[in-house]
Amino acid sequence: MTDATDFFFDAFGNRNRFRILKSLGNKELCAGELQKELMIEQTNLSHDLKCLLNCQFITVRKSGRKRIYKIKPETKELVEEVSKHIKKYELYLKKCNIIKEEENGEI
Amino acid sequence: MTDATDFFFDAFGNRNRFRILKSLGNKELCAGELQKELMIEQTNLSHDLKCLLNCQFITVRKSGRKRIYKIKPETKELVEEVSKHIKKYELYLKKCNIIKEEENGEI
DNA sequence: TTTATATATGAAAAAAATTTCATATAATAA
DNA sequence: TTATTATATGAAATTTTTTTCATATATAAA
Repeated sequence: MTDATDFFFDAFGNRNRFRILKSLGNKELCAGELQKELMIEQTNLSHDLKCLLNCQFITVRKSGRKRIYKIKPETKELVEEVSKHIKKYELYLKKCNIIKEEENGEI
Repeated sequence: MTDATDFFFDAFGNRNRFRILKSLGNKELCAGELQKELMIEQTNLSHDLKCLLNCQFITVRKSGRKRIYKIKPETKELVEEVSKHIKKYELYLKKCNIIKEEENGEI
């Protein structure tokens, strides 16, 4: 059973794609700029951007040989809500020792 | 690099856990009731609940041999925001043919 | 019209998440 | 006590997602 919820989380619920959305919150950026800013490998970034585009979180336009990405206003709002929540609950979230417990150092 | 964002999405960004949070939006429920309502297999549900608990999205209390789960008000708000967004963009999201393209029937 | 730059694509490899399964525990009832 | 119900745990199997890699395309510059 696949519904919109799955697509939403597939696109949205990922660290790098969320970072991309946050970066695009302030300003339009082309792929190369995102790459430098976020230190994501070129092909990964390209895959992530495609995913975000397909789920309509962002839009693109061409300019010379660059492709300039822009976040949609609705996406921006949602990203801000979620960011606020994460910030507020940071300490609790970091205490989660179920998932990624080794990395979190709490066995 | 693991930060609060990862923990947030690990717990929140999953279909079944999101369904659990939605069910708990209306009323407190024990594990058995959630199981019936959502048709999630017992051990899976238990793992999911543990994950949600650890990331502080929900709370539990004991009552006899049952464990009654309750969503936190802040989580509820966020779930509502996200639900609204998913509903609004449902058609776009369903058109996403990058992820899960076979299941979506659009090759 | 070749070369360089910016970005995209697709398949295979690797990593991570989810599911399954066998079993454990805790509380109540018989 | 022993049995039963409700739920949790941990490890192995499976599935899904992410990353890597090799290559393609499109635009502009030389």
